[in-house]
Amino acid sequence: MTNRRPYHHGSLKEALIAAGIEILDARGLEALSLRAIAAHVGVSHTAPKNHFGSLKGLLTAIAAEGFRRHVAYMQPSPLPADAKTRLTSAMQGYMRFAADHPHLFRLMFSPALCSFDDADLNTAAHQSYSVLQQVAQGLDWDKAAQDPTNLRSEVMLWSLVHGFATLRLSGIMGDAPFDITDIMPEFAYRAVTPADQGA
Amino acid sequence: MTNRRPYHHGSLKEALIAAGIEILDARGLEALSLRAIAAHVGVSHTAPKNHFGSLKGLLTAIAAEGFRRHVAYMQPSPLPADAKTRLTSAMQGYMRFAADHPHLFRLMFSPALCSFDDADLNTAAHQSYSVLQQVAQGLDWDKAAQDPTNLRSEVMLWSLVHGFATLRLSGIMGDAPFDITDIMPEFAYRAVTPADQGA
DNA sequence: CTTTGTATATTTACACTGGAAATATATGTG
DNA sequence: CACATATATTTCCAGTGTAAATATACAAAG
Repeated sequence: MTNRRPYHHGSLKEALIAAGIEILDARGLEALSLRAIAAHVGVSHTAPKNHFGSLKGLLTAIAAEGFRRHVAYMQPSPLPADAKTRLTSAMQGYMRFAADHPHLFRLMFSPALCSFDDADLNTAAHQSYSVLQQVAQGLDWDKAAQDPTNLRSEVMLWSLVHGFATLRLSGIMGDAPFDITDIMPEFAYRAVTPADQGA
Repeated sequence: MTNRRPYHHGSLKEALIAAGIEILDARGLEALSLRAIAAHVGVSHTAPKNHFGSLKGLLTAIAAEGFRRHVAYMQPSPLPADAKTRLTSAMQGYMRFAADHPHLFRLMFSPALCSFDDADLNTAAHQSYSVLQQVAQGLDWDKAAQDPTNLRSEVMLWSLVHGFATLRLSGIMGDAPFDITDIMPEFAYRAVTPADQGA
């Protein structure tokens, strides 16, 4: 029937990751225990060890999958033509992911729960980073113009949107209906090259 | 001898908070267990319940003390005269606190560990917020000029510096020697009123 | 000084967590 | 079938936070 079910359970690895994300979205980060994930799949709580080594390994794999979905949020399927729309789309997608999957988002940036030394997580996180990097290349504001690598621009955008998302999720800012574009000053768009603005 | 030692231990409340911060700075957030804090003071692990109700209550009190120290980092004792220096001092102080007390900083913004419903924590966090609010009043960039409350400016500055600090601590950005001023564009200073620039 | 009330701290027990080790089971290969 | 290996379970352990009952020390009143 199924194309491949290599061993006892079948594909426990993917099932555990999916179960982890389901628990995160349904019951939050506090409910995400090794035993809860295993029980959700229907295996013993020591079964994940064969595939992930430890709880941290499993959480790292879940975070990596989170970053892959995060990229999809930032890059709409029909990629906007002009640089300005690509920028706002990426930033708003960043916020929308955090709003839709707050606990997964928190896990993805919790070094105590998942290790960024892992190659899979590292590349997945870097792909999310590179989206902002590409978006930043359409910009050219003050100091960044002096930096050929344009590194400060992407770090600035990343810090701005990540800080905003984190503060919003922490509850420290209340629940005012702010939009990320409200704190994106005009300079962010000002120097978009004319070639990218048209189409 | 001592001016007041009301009961058995003396001032267990303050001692527990101090012990928590010491453990955070010395052994990290993972080592900050209720039993570890109590053992550090020399009491049983159920003693804190009388003063804080639960572990979350104790962590909330520790976070509140963290915010009070955070404010001190952002406001140098001789307050700079000009608005530009006040801005850079506050932002750099924000980063310096995060670098000096990374685990305490993480605790302060972890809604899973401490509750912002607590009045003490809420006021302490708000004081940290109001420092940026006061600093932002010296600025007047593009969109903010249209908003009399000047709310977007402070949220923007807060998001920028908090995102930068959080990403740096998460390890996802590596350990490049970036300074917060590297991602603070000229616009942040540009519209400082001439009256504040002099002295 | 004694009695009483109350705030503080300890003891004990419990449900839960992640991990280690030994065992059992199923798959793949000869 | 026999054998090796990957997978999963069972069992046990140290550790966690919390609740309830108990013990202790302080404060105030007689």
